[in-house]
Amino acid sequence: MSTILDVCKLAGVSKATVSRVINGIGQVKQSTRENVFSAMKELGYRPNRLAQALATNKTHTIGLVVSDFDGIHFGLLLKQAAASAEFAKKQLIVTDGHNDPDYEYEVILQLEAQCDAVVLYSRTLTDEHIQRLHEQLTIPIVVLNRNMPEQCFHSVSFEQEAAVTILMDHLFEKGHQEIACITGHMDNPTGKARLNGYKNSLQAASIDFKNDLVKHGVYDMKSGYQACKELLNEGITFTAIVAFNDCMALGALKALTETGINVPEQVSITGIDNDPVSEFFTPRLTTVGLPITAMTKQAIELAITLCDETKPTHSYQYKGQLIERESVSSVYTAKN
Amino acid sequence: MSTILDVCKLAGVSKATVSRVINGIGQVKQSTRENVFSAMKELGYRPNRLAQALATNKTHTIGLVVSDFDGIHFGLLLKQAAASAEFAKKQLIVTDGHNDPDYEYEVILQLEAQCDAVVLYSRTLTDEHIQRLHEQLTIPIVVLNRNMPEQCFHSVSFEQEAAVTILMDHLFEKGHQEIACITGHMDNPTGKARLNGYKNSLQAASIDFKNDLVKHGVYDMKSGYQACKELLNEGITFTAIVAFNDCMALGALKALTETGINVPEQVSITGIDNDPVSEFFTPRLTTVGLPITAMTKQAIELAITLCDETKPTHSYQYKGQLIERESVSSVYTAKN
DNA sequence: CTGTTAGCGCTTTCAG
DNA sequence: CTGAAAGCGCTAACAG
Repeated sequence: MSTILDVCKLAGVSKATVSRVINGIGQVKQSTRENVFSAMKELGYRPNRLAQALATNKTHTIGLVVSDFDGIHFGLLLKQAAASAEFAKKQLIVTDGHNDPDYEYEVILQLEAQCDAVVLYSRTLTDEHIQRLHEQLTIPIVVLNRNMPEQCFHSVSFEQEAAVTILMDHLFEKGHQEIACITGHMDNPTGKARLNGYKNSLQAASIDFKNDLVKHGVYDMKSGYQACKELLNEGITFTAIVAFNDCMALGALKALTETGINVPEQVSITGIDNDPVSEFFTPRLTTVGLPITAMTKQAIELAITLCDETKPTHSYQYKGQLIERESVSSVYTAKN
Repeated sequence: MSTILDVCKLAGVSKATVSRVINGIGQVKQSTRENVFSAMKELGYRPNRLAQALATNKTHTIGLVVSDFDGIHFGLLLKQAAASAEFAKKQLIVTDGHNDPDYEYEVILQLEAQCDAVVLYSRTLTDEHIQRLHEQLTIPIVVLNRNMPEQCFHSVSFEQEAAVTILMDHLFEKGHQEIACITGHMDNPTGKARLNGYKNSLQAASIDFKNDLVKHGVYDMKSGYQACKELLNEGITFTAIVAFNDCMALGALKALTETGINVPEQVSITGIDNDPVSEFFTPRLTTVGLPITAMTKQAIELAITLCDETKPTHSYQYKGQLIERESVSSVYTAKN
């Protein structure tokens, strides 16, 4: 790899001049500019970005930190993040926190010299962690999918509780009263918020909460399948299932179908996410769309903006939309 | 952000000494080491990785370049790449080539100073491109999912043609003769190799190739659905469908089911990939597993090894395995 | 319009 | 065991 000095020698000019033509700034005589260009070309010269970054304190890189690479939305998130970054000609450095808050905290601090901004999709860091990071870091940070209590961060989040409420209201409208619930992990704000949505909806409808009706899954099809099997085996009656994501809803669908129970005639099912595959199952799944792609785009673009200018902190809130398909029917028509 | 100089002042030592304790090399008196440590801690000092990289010419990062972020395997690939890199305490820089060979070529060259090795998952670069890169680059490169003609590169690939052959043989065994084919993109080696698999299998079985039986999809469910619709609308007879991936097979399944055609009683369907969802459709899809995760792991680990030592080039070849489920039945039992 | 001179933050001989 | 000094490749005043 040739360096700027090689170009200097070949073109017979100083480093400053070469630097000027590389960056297209300052005044350079047309003829010498051409000289330099042809020298660069002849050598296959390419400026060393590391050196540029060190000298300018600008890396043109965005850091993306997630708690864990197994997260359910990781694929789409990463895809959109990579696309948005690329579009703005920024590089992307991707890191995970091994699901360990302390490790994750360290990782973020490490990123400081290597990025112009960080997007954080964390499910292990506490609010205080994030607060401390915010104070300690000299680069801006955007928190994705997390409702921060105080609006002192840039954040992009989803109304988790409302997503379930939308589903419950839809089910109530169709006359359902006995609604089973398949949750996701309960050790993080998302799971808790969604369960609150379930409980509060029941309360608002004056229906008693029954512990037997709620089973815990881990957001994959298998756990949805198993949760539903349990429900069935325990002989609990229910006319509908609210699953905390599409995968588990689809797993439950499989369990029901296997058992000879018709969906939606005998049991209605709903999910959350609007996973692309949900449309291809039979019956097509009714769900609440979670715009993870749009949210990620927003977060990365915000981070990119913050690289160059400071903006007052703002919290972008996304709300889910009901996508009605064929996995829910009215209890009244279903009864017979 | 404090620098090494701040630590020097606070601890009352020179840069060299601080550097020694940072890296744990050379001889440092226990007491001064402790001094330095506490100074670092007090300042919240963290070495600047960029500066370290510039000074040592070691970046501890792996570059991953894909042609396009929309690739069908991109999600899993990225996930595994990120995980493997993280495991080895390497950073990952992810970039795409906008599906443009020239751009992609440039991007890879840019990465040279920022990475210790590059993994390339390209569908636009020609073999000569890769050859030129290989000569031009001072860092090692691992080519993923690409059979290179000469074994002069490190590569990890999948036997594309064999995957289809396995499926065809399975179908022949079950008595199928009229086998429709839903391909993927035909502008790259993968699509071409798979189609060759289809054609060669037919030839080996002395069955004429009929152009009407092959429809082109783009690897997503929708295109599989449409391709199957076309087949149906054109009134072509077939007893089985070989789709070039699971998504399209599942789309075709949907089209068939909608039309009131039973799978596998009337038509058998097979895919490629062993997508996790394939198991949750009814009937569960028979497919050939494509170990993209294992392949990615292999590629990244190889790249990481190459950061520190040179190895003779080797080509790792992965072969698909038939995963028999319920979407294929024998024509003989199906006839009635 | 161009060159000189300091750095950016860290590593690494080489003396002592 | 420790420090001085040179250097990684590039940028950025400041002179001229």
